[in-house]
Formats: sequence, structure tokens, C-alpha cells
Amino acid sequence: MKDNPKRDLILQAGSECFARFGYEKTTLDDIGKRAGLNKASLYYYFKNKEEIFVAVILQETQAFMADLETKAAAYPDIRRQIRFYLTERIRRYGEVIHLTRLSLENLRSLEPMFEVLYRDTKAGEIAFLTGLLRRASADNALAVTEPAAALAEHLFYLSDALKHQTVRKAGPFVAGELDFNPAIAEMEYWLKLVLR
Amino acid sequence: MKDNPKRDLILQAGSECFARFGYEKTTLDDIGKRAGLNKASLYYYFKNKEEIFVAVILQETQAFMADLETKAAAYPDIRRQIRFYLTERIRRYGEVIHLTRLSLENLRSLEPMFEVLYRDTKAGEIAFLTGLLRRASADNALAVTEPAAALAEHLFYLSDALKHQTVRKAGPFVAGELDFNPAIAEMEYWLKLVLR
DNA sequence: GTCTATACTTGGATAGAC
DNA sequence: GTCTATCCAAGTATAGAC
Repeated sequence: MKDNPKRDLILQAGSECFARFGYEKTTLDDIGKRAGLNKASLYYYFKNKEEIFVAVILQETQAFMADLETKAAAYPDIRRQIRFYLTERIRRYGEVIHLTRLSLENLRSLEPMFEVLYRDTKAGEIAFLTGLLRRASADNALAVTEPAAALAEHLFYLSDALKHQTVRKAGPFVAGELDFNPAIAEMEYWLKLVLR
Repeated sequence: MKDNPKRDLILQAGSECFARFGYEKTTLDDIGKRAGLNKASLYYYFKNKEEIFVAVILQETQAFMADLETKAAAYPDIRRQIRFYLTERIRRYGEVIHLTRLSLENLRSLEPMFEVLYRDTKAGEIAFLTGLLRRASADNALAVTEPAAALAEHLFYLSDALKHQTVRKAGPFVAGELDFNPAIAEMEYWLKLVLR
């Protein structure tokens, strides 16, 4: 966010460790050593381990979203752009969980902090999706008459709900093997009803 | 080794954990839970965490060697069989270190226990290599006049020395990124001098 | 054989010196 | 800002009940 090179160094170190060891297996010493700092110094920049993790995920999610918008825009068909965008963001959620090997227990305990991340990225996502829907509307590709902004909210809400439903339906076991394909299939089903 | 199903269960659990988390990041609780035992019970079957690790590596090395002998035998050319066998066992060593993410510090501390493993597998390896060299000699593929058994000892010794040299040359940093290709290239260079 | 209880070590986090 | 010292919880390892 701000121009803070030391903080960015910690985030970089954290990113590498979390991807390599997973959230639970990464120690503050791992991150500190990689960033060339005593582990106690990390607390000057972050409140705790969770906050480092969420900051890492936030940074990567923003990069992912920017990339996703570019990739979606590359499709010639506006319907495909919308479909791609809304399903890929579900897949991405699964990837983050898999990569950082979050247990469901841990995932649930981190949920409140993910809410912060969610608020920070939501506005940008809705804006992009609204733009896509406006274009779809101009191309007469929408099967519903709702304003683009309102429809964007609905689709975004749906995409998030399906995403979280996968976690909720899972038993109290490991989260590394969650299957997000049913959620993606559901997303595509509802999209077919909205797009002409 | 012996017919001990509970012990094998622990080794299986250990193998999965070490491959997934690496040696240092694996806890006895991880292994115990996976094997359906209290972590204290592991001490009935093994002296400590290191011994579990070495037993896992021993088991996998034996399986790897059996597989390697089969694969080497599949090559039509006896020179290629010998070359394949002697270079692949160096590559395998690198793979074990990479997979279990041993730090050099840890690797060096485990070295004494690896010596035990080494003695247990050495005789079988030398025997197999001696057989290959006898065939090479019969096919007039050897450029040296030494007896096959003696040459096998030399080549085996060389292969091991090159393998360890890679670790020794590395600085005091992580071992996950060790490059064994120079060692393999050296092995191939010396082999060319021995094989016609 | 497997467990509970416990000693000792390492990881997460805070307080305070510089 | 960064470090040392320190607290408490979790991990390694042992002792001993059953």
C-alpha cells in the first residue's frame, strides 16, 4: 500500500515461506531470517502472524485480480469474459487455500481477517464487473432487464456465496483437498440464465 | 525389515509427512495422528524422530535401488546401463534432500545415521554393479583391465564422493536448491575413460 | 504395547533498553 | 526502528501407570 520498502521486504519473505511451508508450518523466525530482521522487529510492522498472512494474501489477490481483468478482456465474446471472470475468482480462492495448506479450523479462525481483505477488493471487482455487464447489455447479451450495477452486485454475491459454500459443506478435515468444481458449475448454471 | 505391521504403518505415515512438510516441519504429532497412535507410542518402535526419518529413507532407497536396477537393465547397451545406474543414484540423493527440504545444518547432523543406511545398501549395489561390469568386460566394452569387482568398488566410491562433494561445496545456506548436475557431469567424464 | 504425566526446547508474542 | 529479555503455548523426549 504505502511506500514502505522494509514492510514490502517482509511481505516478500512471508509470501515465499507461506507458499513453501503453508501458513501453520511457517515460523516468524523463518520470515525474519529471510527478511534479514530479528523476529521481534516484525511486530513493528505487523500486529501478529495472521496480519502478515492477510497482507500477503491481499497483495497477491490484488495482483491476481489485475491479471484476471486483463485475461478476461482478451476474450472476444463478452459472455465468455463475464463467465471467465466470475468462475476464475472461485478457482483462485481454492488455489490460495491449497497453496497455503490452511486447515479448515485455521481457515475459519482467519475468516474475520479475510473480511477486511474482502472489503478492500470488493469495490474494484464490482466496478469491473459492472463495466462488463454494461457492454453485454449494449450487445443485447443480457437476458434480464436489471441495471448493470445491480446485476453486478447479485453475481458477485452469488460467486462469493458459492465459494464459501464449498468450505462450509466440507467436514472438519483438511482443506487442502477441497473441490471447488461443483461451486464453479453452479456459477455457470446461473450465468446461463442471465446471459443470452 | 522384520514383519511388523504397526512399525510399517508409522513408516508409511512418516513418509507422507516428510514428503509434504519436510523433515524439520514434520511433528511427531503429525506422524502419530496419521498412524492412529499417540505420539508417545512412536518411541516404542523408534528411538527418536531421526531414527524414523532414516528408516523411511532406507526403505525408499531400497525400493528406488530395486527400481533403478530394473530400469538400467532395460537399456540395450551395457555402457548405457552402467552410466545410467551410476548417475541416477547421484540424482536420487539430490531428490531426497530436495523433497525432505533438509537444511545443510540438519543434513550434516544426520550424516552419522546416513552412514548406517549406506552400509546396509552398499553391498547390494556393489554386487549389481559388478555384474554389469562383468557383462561389459565380456562384450569387450571396458577400456581398463581391472577385475570387475575392484572396478565396481572404484566407481561406487567415485559416485558417492561426487554426491557428497556437492553438499560440501555448498555454503552454509539452504540445501533445497543444490545443483547435482556438475557432479553427474564429472561422473560421466570418468566413465568415458573406463568404458570403450 | 499404549497411554498419561512431565521435563525440557522451540515458536508466538510483549516489554523495554538503546 | 531494531534488538535482548522474557512469558506462555506447543513440540521433542522420558518415566511410569495400566
